[in-house]
Amino acid sequence: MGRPRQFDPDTAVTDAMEAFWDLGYEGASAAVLEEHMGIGRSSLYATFGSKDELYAAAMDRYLEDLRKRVITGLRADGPALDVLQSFFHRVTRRGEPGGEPLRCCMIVRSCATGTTASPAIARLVERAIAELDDAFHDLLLRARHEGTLRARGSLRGLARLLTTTFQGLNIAANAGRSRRELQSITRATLDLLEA
Amino acid sequence: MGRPRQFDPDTAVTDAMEAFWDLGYEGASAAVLEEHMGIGRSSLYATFGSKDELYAAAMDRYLEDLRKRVITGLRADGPALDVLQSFFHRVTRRGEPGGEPLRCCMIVRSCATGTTASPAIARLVERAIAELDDAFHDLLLRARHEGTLRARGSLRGLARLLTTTFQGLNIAANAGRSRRELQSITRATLDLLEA
DNA sequence: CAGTTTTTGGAACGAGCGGTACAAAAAGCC
DNA sequence: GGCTTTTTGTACCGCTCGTTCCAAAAACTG
Repeated sequence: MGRPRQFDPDTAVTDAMEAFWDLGYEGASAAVLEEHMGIGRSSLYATFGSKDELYAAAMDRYLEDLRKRVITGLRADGPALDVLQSFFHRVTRRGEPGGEPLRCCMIVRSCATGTTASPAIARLVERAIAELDDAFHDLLLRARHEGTLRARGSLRGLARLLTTTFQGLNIAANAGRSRRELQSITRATLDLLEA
Repeated sequence: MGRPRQFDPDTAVTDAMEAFWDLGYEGASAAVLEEHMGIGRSSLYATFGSKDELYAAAMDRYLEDLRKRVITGLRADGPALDVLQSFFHRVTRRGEPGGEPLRCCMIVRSCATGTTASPAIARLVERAIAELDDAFHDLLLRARHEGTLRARGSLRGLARLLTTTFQGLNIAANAGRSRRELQSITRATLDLLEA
């Protein structure tokens, strides 16, 4: 009963995510969020409570999308290491004209700025990282079954290394590395993995 | 002539660096910087011009220190891969009681938050990264001469991968990974590199 | 249509931000 | 020891921050 909302909270969260992703937690001020979400301040606070809670919701959305993107990317058909190569290759192409924009992964940014000091965010991030580990681990298992993987030592450790490389690549791209350098990094990664 | 400064600008920059390192660019407010540097606001602005310029000076100091730490770390005596192992191992021990505190590398934080949008900072960071690449490259050359390295493909690419892993490890540590996980990552790295 | 309930826009809040103005204090100069 | 030059402490500037308040508007309920 009463007046119904004039906007869709779900798309509002998506819009907020875009703002936080582009501008970071501090950069996305209340005024900026109003603008991006297309709603007034009252609606914002009435619906989401506080900036922190909105950020948590936006982060949750981001991680959900990331999960989908990564999992579908790594479950693609074909030889496992080819799949991995094209997955990393896609990352190195961010920022090219007409492609995905180059912006820092929200996980990386959150860890770097210590937003993870908040227990709620820390929990979300830790879970997402564990799932990244799992996705890489599945792919490594595939590669091992194919016999294309030089696997010595723990596959789980290797999977964690790939997660680390994935996030490191993100930093590298945002550090102004050229496409050539970025691709030399993914090339080196695959050279090491091949049997 | 005139009244001499009551403080040493050099140590003041170091103090500022500590503040920026701990709290980030935005977190280190003028009041905080006053406190950490032990000087008043007038002195701060008269000496350093603006917060941006002070940040640039602090970053420069940070990178100089980092350079020294990394280069002396990677030039240590002994088998090259052992040196690399203990270098990474040291990173994974940050945050242990009584040791180095766990705080995000200023390069990583700067890239993640886009402080590198400022050309002055970007230049500093790019140069520092190139020097990290070189330091790893030197170590890889050593390993190759020893015959302990499984080197296929470009050594420069491999060196860049190590820089990337170094920064990725930093993210991983700040993401709340356990010491066990962190060490499994360095273990995996060395397993891949060994001939 | 009257009454209740909820949302909405906009003004306003106190606090903190980076930066400046200014006068008092301190040291060098002759 | 006066005079100049520089630094220092403090108060203050305009602005933006996240958040709250409140009255008007809108839609559901009987």
